[in-house]
Amino acid sequence: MPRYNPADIEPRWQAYWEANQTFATPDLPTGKKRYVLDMFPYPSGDGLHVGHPEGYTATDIVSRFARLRGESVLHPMGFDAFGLPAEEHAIRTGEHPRIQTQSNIDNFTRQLKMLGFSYDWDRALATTDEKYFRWTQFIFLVLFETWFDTDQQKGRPISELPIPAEIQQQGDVAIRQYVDSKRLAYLDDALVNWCPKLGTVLANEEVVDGKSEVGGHPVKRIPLRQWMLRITDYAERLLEGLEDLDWPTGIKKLQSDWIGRSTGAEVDFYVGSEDQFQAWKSQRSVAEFPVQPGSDALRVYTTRPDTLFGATYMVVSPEHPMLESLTSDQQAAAVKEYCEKASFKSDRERTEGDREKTGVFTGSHAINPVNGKPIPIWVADYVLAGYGTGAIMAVPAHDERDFAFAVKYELPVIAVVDPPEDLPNRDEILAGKACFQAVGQAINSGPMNGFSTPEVKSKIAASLSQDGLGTEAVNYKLRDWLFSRQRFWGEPFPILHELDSEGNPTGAMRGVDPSELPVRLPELSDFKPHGRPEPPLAKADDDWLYVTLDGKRYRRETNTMPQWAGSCWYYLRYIDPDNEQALVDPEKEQAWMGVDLYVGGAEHAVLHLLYSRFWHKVLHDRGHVTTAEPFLKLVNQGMILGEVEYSGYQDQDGKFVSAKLVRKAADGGRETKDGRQVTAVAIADDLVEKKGENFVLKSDPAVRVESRAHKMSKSRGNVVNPDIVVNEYGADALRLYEMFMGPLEATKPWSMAGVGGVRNFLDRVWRMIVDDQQDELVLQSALTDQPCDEEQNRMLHGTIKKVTEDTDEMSFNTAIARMMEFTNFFTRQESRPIEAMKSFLILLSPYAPHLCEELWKILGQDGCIANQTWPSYDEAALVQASIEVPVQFNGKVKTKIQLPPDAVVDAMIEAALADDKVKSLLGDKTIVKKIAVPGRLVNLVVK
RNA sequence: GCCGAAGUGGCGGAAUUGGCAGACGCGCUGGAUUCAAAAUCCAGUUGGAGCAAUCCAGUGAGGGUUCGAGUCCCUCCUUCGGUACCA
Repeated sequence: MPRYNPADIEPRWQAYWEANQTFATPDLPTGKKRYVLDMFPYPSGDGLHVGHPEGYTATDIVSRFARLRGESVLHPMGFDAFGLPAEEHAIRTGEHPRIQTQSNIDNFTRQLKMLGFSYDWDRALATTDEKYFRWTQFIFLVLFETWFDTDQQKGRPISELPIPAEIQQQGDVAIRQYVDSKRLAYLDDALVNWCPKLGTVLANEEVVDGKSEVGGHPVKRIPLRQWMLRITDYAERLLEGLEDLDWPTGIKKLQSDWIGRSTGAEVDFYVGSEDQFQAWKSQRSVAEFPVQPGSDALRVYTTRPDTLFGATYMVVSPEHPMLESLTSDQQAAAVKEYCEKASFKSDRERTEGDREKTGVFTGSHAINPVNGKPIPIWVADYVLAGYGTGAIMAVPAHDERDFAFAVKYELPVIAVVDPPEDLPNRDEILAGKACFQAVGQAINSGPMNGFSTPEVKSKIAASLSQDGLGTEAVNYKLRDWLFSRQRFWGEPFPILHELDSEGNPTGAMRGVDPSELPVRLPELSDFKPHGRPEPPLAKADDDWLYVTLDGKRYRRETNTMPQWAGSCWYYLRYIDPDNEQALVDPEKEQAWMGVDLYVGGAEHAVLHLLYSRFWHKVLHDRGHVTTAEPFLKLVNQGMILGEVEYSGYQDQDGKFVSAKLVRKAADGGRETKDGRQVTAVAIADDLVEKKGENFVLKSDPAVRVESRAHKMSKSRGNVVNPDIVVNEYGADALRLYEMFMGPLEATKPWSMAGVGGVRNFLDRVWRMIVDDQQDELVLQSALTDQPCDEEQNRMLHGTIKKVTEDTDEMSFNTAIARMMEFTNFFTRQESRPIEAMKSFLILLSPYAPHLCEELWKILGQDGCIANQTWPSYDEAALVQASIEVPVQFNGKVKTKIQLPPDAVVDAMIEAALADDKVKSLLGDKTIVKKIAVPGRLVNLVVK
């Protein structure tokens, strides 16, 4: 009768924790604090997926473990609730997105509570809450009111921006434009995907192959005035800040590659006639390198100024401002046509496919500043407008892209770096028939010949700088952040655009007064697109859209913020979720920040983490937070795949084809190596057997089948629903299984049988304490008040030690394995000391909290196990009188001897040599060397 | 192409960081219990040879360093993930 029944136990303890506020977090920590954070979910209509509880269980264990060790723990949860699916639903049904969003949040909350996570639910928030996005809007205003001081490397109030005298002289409009151009949040034209047929602007992921995902209508890229955030100003700080973070090195590298710092030089090439070159050069040499190159020079950025002598042509991007003036009349038509074609290509098209390089000669030449030689200027879309100066000097001998282009258009290739002599294709390189991108010795480089690449770099940089022709420069791949979306379901911008008496925008704008926040979303009768290339908020009534302030009329900004906005700072709001005076109280912020552990999926490795860090640094500069970095330690949980599946391939006649003969087809499907199409079919486990390295059909071992776990997806039908797992095995079993599968960071396949295995363990724990043979709830008669004997004590303290260390290191799978060993051991014991059982339950309680609470109560203990103290272990209890030590001959184990654990090297060797087995194995061989590692082994090198 | 991670029994995975390879769990085999089954308990389970004691091989492949390598170094193969002309 008294079987372990999670369906009864779990809801009861969840209700208990809630009623008793067991996990309520104090406003300020007492003693050591720990902030343990999950990446909050987007509450989709599908509900929780078994991937979610993986990270959540890990952080829950860490939180419960820390509480048991007396720390103050902040462990909150919330919802990243703005997003496209809810808006699409609203467009279809006319129902306000808030309604579906709320019901999804309710469902997520129910599922999360069902798993027994120890969140402080009073701190829960959703980014869609007005009292939350009020502060998201506030932070936007901070960005709007801040400029970046490059000298101080710091964001400062816009009121402190120095206005250059020449701007001052031009009057108020010029000053206003200057100020607006320096804000961290600024307006700029950016391309959007406009679909005239749908009458709406589409997100990049809604566009497939240049057509709308819905309906397959053509999509045009048109420029729209949009908000940008000047994250590039913070590139250097974002890069430097990575160093001290306890993050996986892979993630740090991804971020640092994304920021993409490179160092090199900017160099000006004269674009006038050859006979004017010397005059231009001498004019340049008397002044410093100018901020702007002027109309007679083309400025390039290069990381290899040492190859300047090998520049045989130049390329400007199709969007380059000087292109028109560089284009000759003869080439005008061709250039115009080329640029038009390039403008129609989306970013994808420009980068996808074989990337055959294309370009057109502009008709003009520039003069290489180091040797005075004229070289042709081309326009080509392999040069990007947004990077460096949007123009390059092409050195085909030492750059793969330039080389490919030069080969195609038969431009000269001059080697200026001599590769190491042992390089197999050195002769080809020197002859200009191959490309070499590494370093070597300069050749064909006039006065630089013979010097090494680094030497030439610094020499050329110095001489260019001296002559006012170039300067050292740093560039970043990171681009400014396009921060507006043409969507309804997002945070409105707290910005007003001034209108003139005709109702036209004057270009002036102001932020909404912070005391007037939030700017709520307008009420709309429906959410259908209005058909203009403008955001949906433009559909709002005039009441919402127009504002009169101080006698001036304004129109509200109608773009909304992207989903990133709400997730950029939610970790701060958990600290002080109800504060109406500030986004977070400074005292509380100082006490709880930074986040001591942040767990989430690697898909957010770059953008979310980078954006958050950027906002945090701005808030730090402007005095809203005290910490320089938000997330001190980061862990990425691995993906959970579906159950392992076997699949075979059948040709069109239904005959099986060995997987060995199948390859990926160009269209993404599968085909045989001779090009016949095949289809994958699922094969039942019992029709398959292992043969050598692979699995084959039992009925035809010549047919190899694939054995693989796939990503969970609706279309594949292999999604595991946590509701069903909890229903069948219990929440504790689900939690435990997710942790027992393998290391947290690893990608691993789901196995329902594995869940059964850990459930079996929980049953054993139950039966170790409760006698389930009886009709009534009775303790096992083996339980005793006696203390542990020596062996039991060693098992107990060994388990405390292992579980403490492994939990601390988040090596949950091995901690669980040890607790299984404990249970196996004590189940065999005729006498089970209650003290040992109690300590064990505390160890297990972060992992399987409901079961442990119940058993704690059954053992007659007062209160709740969550409020107990983590046991400590006694090192002395771990010592054994005698240990088994292997004796190796030449590194191979031959026998084992018993030794005291503290035996020293000499004693170990002596004991090994005295052993009968060793003597007989030794025979007449001679011992060359004797090695002993105390407590571990003896190794004899024999001949 | 480039970057990153990983390859260990039938399967998921352990291995105090250079020291007994396969902990723990699943699965499988045998046994106990049962009228029978479920459940439970006990034993076994890397492969090969042998009645056996035992011996040989073995951590993707090949080489190297070392008394000793799953672990370190070099070359290669495979899988997964990310990324895309950033001069």
